[in-house]
Amino acid sequence: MTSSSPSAKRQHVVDTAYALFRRDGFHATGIDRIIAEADIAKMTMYRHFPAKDELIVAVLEHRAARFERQLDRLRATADTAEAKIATILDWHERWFRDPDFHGCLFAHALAEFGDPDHPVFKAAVRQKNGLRARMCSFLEAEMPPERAEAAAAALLMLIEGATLMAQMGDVDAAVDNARKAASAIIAGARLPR
Amino acid sequence: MTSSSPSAKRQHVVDTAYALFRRDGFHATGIDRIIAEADIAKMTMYRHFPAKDELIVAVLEHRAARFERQLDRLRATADTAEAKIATILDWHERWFRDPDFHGCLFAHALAEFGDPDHPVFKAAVRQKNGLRARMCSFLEAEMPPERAEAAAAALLMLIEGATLMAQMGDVDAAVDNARKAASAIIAGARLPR
DNA sequence: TTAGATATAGACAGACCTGTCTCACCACAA
DNA sequence: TTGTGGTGAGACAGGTCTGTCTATATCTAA
Repeated sequence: MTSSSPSAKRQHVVDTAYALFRRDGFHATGIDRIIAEADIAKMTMYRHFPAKDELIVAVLEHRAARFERQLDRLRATADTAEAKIATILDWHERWFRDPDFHGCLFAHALAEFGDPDHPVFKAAVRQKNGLRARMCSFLEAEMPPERAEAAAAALLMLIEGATLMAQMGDVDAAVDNARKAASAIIAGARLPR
Repeated sequence: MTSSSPSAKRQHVVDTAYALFRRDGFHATGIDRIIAEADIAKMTMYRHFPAKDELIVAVLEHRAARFERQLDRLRATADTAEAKIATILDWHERWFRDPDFHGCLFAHALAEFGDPDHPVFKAAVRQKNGLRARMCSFLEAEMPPERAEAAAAALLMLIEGATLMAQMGDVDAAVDNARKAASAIIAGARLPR
């Protein structure tokens, strides 16, 4: 409990590690590289994060929290469910068009840590379920819960697929067709069965 | 040019590497592990694949060819576009339910090799575009090319997202909602604008 | 000023990584 | 018997990996 903030260094490590993980992946980024880039001592890093896995989880949780904050702020700017979903897609389009876009870090984490019991895997799943739950809550205001859940799952899949397609280089097709398909999914969910 | 077949050993290496890559990832699987599991000499491996990257590309291409063969066989068993898409979704459901399912190796390759110029990245993109092109050709029989392309892109995104969701453990939701959303997408593509 | 926490540099261990190289082996031909 | 050419086993080089440890330096608060 000294110093300016309780964990300024810690946050600096998280930010640096995030930039490297995003660019090069988790396994391909060594601890030595992180401490060199962050310009800290190795022991400082190991005091805050006793193992690399814990650093990875911390990075993912920090990014997930940030994402959810942005999402909740966007939600307030639109009123209908369709408009809220549209703002989420707009957000994704801006992300895809960022010159530093490298795909979804959480999806990459799932790819590199395939064991469902691994803390990194679980952290990535938590983020995806957070997004799904948020979309579901939008939709529940305008349709029965069962329909809302199904539509939210479909929209989540669509967004994940669009992120992959954007990473493959086809941003325009990903965005345009994701928007069209999202409309079709929401329209389909409203239809009487 | 001795021995029985021109590349029995080579194929054995590819098969062994595939099993390991699938389970543990590309970077996390070492050459030593592959040659131990395949029970071959290191030089045999390096004669066929001068570098690890080339082995990875060979594995991806072998699996892509196999996938496309299965897809083309399935295509013959259905007549309408919607039925053909349905058989593709059925194929994916069987895949998801395989106890050895670990997600899409091509998506994992994109995650681990983020450089668009990297041969591994390109090999993964080729597979995705192959699937998209096949679905597009089904749809073109029943709608204008522009609509078919958009619908194929949306279906590809949906399938990729469903694969991710299945990897996260939610196979039932992934399959059910992907089928519903696929119907909505195809129906939407048929609608007059 | 002094105590205590926090950060520093960097050596070190032990394992693993990719990729190269040597040498023994073995089948077969002359 | 001797030669030849493909294959095997595995030592080796040089680098990187994670994680530990020591000894020194800096900063804050009492």
